[in-house]
Amino acid sequence: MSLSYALLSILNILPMTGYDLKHQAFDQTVRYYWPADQSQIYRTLKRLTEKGMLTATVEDSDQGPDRKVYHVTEKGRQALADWQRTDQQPPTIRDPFLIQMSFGSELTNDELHSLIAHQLEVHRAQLAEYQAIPIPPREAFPQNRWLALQHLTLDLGRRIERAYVEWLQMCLDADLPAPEGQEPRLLDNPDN
Amino acid sequence: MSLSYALLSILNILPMTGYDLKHQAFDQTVRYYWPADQSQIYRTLKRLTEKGMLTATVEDSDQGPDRKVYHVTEKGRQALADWQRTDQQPPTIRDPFLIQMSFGSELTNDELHSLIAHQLEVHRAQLAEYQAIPIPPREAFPQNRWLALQHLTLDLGRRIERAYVEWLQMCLDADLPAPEGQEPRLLDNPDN
DNA sequence: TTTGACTATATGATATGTCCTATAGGAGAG
DNA sequence: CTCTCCTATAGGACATATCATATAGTCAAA
Repeated sequence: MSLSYALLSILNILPMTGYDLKHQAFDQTVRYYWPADQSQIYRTLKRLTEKGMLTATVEDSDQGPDRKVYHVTEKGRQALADWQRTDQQPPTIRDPFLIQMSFGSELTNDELHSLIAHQLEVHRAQLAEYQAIPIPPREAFPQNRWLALQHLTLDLGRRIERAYVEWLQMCLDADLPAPEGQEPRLLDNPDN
Repeated sequence: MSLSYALLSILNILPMTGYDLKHQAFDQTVRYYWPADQSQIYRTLKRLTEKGMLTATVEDSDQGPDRKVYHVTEKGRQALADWQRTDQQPPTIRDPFLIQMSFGSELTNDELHSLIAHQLEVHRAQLAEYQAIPIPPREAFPQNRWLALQHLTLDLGRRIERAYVEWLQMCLDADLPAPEGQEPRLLDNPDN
């Protein structure tokens, strides 16, 4: 669902090919909030075309194979406009590291430490990546609504990653009871 | 993958049925970092049994139908132990609201405001839910390693939701340039 | 001139996740 | 005695996402 509207959103600004969508849009910015595989993009474009949301025009390129440029139809524009005004569900969180943390009481402190340190590295790198995204400062184009929204969107990414980094640092510093403590119990085990 | 190890992790602490896994473990706590559907749990239990990671013992219940209790085998325990020590990828973020924000420059301020207000409501509710999870205070069992890890895990959830709430509040207050500003452009459009 | 890199589209296979429905025992309400 | 709720397991259908591979044109380097 959402991938379709991400594609419609981009193509509504600028008609382009599946290849461009992948390399210019998704790989550069969109992946931070909605990653998508090449094959998934092509298949979704096909489906949206069949549904009458998009039309494709084949243009021959001076360098490389023909380019199939997708344009949003009036029907697609209407469907997009409706979706853009519809409240969305919050994101589903699926973090395998939290399974490890939550059930990691049998690991040694060193083992836990190592897992946490790795996550810290990864999330620091992610934060650094967000900081490095080459987006013009708002002051450069103070009247650009689109740019303002890009900055806001990017700022959430940074806040989330900062939250991870701060939490992971706290976890590293936390001194846990020794592994040979009490028997682990499920939070909701009636015996608890 | 991760769902399998979540199941093994839980069953390694306490053997139980698919029903219990769903209602006692996933619905209560695990869903915050790895939600799972009932049918997915049952199918994964079946697959893990076929792989020799689990064994099932059917016990007749005094009230209700028979209970199929799953136990982790030695092979399963070993596979779990390996996974528990393996570094994990950071979570994939897929937030449809950020598609709306990122490409929402054609919406009116009122329309954007309404979308943001809804997200704020939802994330505030989520934060409140985290605050309300009935987990005994660490001080009550200061030697319980498992409990300490539960608190750490829960704390990340709270931090993330707080980051969302603070960001959304900032978005509400942000004064954006009017919709009739400059033409929207893709960040990585060469013409930019 | 072959090889590799980049542009460009497409499909098969598989994994994962969601929604819905079927089946069935036991308990309590009406 | 039927209806509903809770416990309990299971599978069909579908949607979504990932991984791998095939095809093909253009260009530059070896």
